[in-house]
Amino acid sequence: MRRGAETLFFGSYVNKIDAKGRLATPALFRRALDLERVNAIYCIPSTEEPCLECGGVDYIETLMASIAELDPFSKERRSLERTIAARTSVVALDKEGRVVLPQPLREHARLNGEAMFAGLGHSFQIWNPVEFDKVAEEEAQIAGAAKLSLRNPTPSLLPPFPSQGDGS
Amino acid sequence: MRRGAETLFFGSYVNKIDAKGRLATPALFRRALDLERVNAIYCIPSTEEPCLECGGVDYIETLMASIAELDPFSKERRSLERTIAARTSVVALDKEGRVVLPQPLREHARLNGEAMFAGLGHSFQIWNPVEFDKVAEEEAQIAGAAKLSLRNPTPSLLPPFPSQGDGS
DNA sequence: TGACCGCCCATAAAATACCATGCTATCCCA
DNA sequence: TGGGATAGCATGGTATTTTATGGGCGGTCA
Repeated sequence: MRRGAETLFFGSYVNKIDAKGRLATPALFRRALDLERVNAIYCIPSTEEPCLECGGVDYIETLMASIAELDPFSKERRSLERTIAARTSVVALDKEGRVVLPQPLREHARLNGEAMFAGLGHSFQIWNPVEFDKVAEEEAQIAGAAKLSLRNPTPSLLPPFPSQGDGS
Repeated sequence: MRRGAETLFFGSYVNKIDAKGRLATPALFRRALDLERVNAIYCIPSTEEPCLECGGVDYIETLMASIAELDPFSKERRSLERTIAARTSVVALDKEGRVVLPQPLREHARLNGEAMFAGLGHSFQIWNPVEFDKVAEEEAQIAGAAKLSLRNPTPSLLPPFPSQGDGS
């Protein structure tokens, strides 16, 4: 079931985490999720950064399908199954589209007062905005170099990196 | 009967084993199990690790079906039947969703005060949390390397993209 | 008789559903 | 064009349910 770009995750948004740990999913992301099928997002703590790799049900299915293609008895496959499936949290949305992230996930992403959703196309990440800004600078440099290798470079691609959309 | 990610086992949970040896199955796992059909989980002691390979009725059915595809008179089939079928325990759930693991299984997984359920997608494992932590570290390293061979690499390997189109 | 098993019920905490509010951006019609 | 109505969204609080965990009691089998 391939889907078009209208269902991808774009943009970045900063929302508050209330006293009960609830966090509103950005409205545009909710539309990109297939909530009819599964009213939840799937979160995996990143192995490399203090953030959460997230997506809808087709994101996790694609991931599991990739693993399923590996040799069923290989060490690699078993390790991937455990580090992906066992570390994945299925987080349900309430009627208002909010999630409550489990404690271990909040710790991994070092979340306190607010959280940032960063769109990645077919998936998205959740960051502590402060941590995100720390890596944003070097990221911009990498991206600046990468754009030279694009097939159709756009004129003023990649402005310096203010995290925006937070509507504060 | 192929089913989607909504019926898979994700995440890991640590629950206590009470004085009577009872152990609560995580609620999310109970939903993934087809308990209407068979009110039990099927447990096989792992041949490689101190843990139990577990799943619902369709897990064991899939396993037996793949054995049945082998040559009925081959040595492989007979030994598989013996090592799988004979070693499998069918453990019923009580009204609150708890199981009482037979003594040999508890010994194999070295369980005492508490047990950890680790989701593996179509099945799950039961570990002593301490033992699991021992293997988790090297596990993550193997998985980190194996990730590179996936058809769709996880997004953390790709740089986050600048925020745009957020309607500002 | 005593260990064990299947059943019942109790409870505290945590997760979830339900309802309410204020703000912003959008639309519509004069 | 401007201003009032409107709809969507982030956010806050309260009520209800679920869940993990504890214990009791009668039957069964060695």
